Amino acid sequence: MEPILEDLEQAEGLAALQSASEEIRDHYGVDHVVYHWVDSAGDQYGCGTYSDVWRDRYLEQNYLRVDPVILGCFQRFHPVDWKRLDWSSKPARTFQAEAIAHGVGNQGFSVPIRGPNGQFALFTTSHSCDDDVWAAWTDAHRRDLILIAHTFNEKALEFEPDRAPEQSQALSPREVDAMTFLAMGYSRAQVADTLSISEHTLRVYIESARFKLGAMNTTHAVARAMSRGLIVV
Amino acid sequence: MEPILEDLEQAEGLAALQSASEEIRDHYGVDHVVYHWVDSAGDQYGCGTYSDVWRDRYLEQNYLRVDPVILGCFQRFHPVDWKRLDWSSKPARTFQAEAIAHGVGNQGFSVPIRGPNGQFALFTTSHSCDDDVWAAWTDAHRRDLILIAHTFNEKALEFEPDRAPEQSQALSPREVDAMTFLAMGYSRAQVADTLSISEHTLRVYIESARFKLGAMNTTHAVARAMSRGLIVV
DNA sequence: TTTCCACTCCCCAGAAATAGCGAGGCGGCA
DNA sequence: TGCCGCCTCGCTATTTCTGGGGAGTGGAAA
Repeated sequence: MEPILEDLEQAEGLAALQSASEEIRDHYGVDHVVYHWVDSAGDQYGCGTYSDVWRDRYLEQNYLRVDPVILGCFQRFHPVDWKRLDWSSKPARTFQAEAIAHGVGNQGFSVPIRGPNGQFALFTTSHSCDDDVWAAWTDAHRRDLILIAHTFNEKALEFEPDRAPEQSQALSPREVDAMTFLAMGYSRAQVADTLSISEHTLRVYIESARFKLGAMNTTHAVARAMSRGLIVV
Repeated sequence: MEPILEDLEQAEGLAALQSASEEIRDHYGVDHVVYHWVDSAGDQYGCGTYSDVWRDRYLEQNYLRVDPVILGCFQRFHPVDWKRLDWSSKPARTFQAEAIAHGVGNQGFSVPIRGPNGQFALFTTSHSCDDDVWAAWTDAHRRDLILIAHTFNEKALEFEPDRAPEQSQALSPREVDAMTFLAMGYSRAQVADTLSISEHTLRVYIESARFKLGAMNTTHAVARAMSRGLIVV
């Protein structure tokens, strides 16, 4: 796997990542290799070997909110085999049927990746084969896939500087306190009481946090603070 | 490195992680190997080969908020050499001097790791040597260190069940819609408009989502929906 | 030294969210 | 068939949040 990873590490530009994903697919002999980025705005960047038809369909139908791979990986740290996800809901099953019809493959293995400011991405390989073959393949290449996922994300962050670091202003300690207690369900009065400050003062923090986070209201500010990893609840 | 990683993968219990860190230190011939977990509430868990004196000092002084390794890695995705961090501030330099006095070593390499719900951890190796030797060493073992960091965190999450995703009642599709748009900063009127329903109806969804999530208000409900991965924002 | 930022406190009016009550139709499941 | 969950709509009153103003401290950086 060495030369494959070297190629990826030396990729320059988004087009190079696209061709790297194709190289990886061919190298490992799987049907598909996909890296994609899930953003707080629902914006997405991705590259990989899925057909254009399927990718457009996915975006158009907003499958982001249905896809068990996304929903499942979002709650995990471990790389996960698609078999271990929850495909039981009805929308999930129709999604699955459609995905397979579009040649995605019946097997899959996804590595969740998280960066600063709540960045979340997925590196996925998928294939059509039976369970034993797939289990053997994932077992053999699990470590490679983690490293490739890591490198993909490194590259994606490198080429998309506006999205990644430093872009979001840090919150002051008091603002973090305020956001944290609000996320825990406290009312403004309760938060002010907990922090032993006046409610007026608290409001200044909330306003300034809202401003820094570019949020339209308190709920929005808390959501952004969470998704950017600025507060932990 | 294979057997080292195998050992780590098969570690059972926190004590095993501790001895794994010592094995890794000896295997790579560095001064220290440390994995630790950083939480908004403070250090929750850590293991490694730093002296007890230094560890206690670190906690007691709350160096978490000073340590350039923590502060720098929190903004990054890439593994980072300590030389590339910002040691310029006065508190950082006194911290550095003290760390070296405690045998931490003048060189270091840290891998940031992120899990679900804003979990953040660091895997660090440190050593005493000159720049060239250290650069050669990190170059040679960078990939190993990423995999070890990954495995350490996997294990730590495994042994900390309170951090594991709790089972929660699913939201209905309309409730998910409502929570999602609220998390995006829409007001109730805007959400109702977007979903083409009356604001009264929307309110019913919000209330029922609040009830299902055991939340005290809308902000709380959105925060819980996010941290449980019920909505993707 | 000045300038900046974080932190603290205050008032007011209008907008928004919440709490409580109610109603009916549709579809799945036992 | 009856129950249950989901979706849809209505009312009133109260509480809470938001958006404008304003002022003063202290510490850290330039």
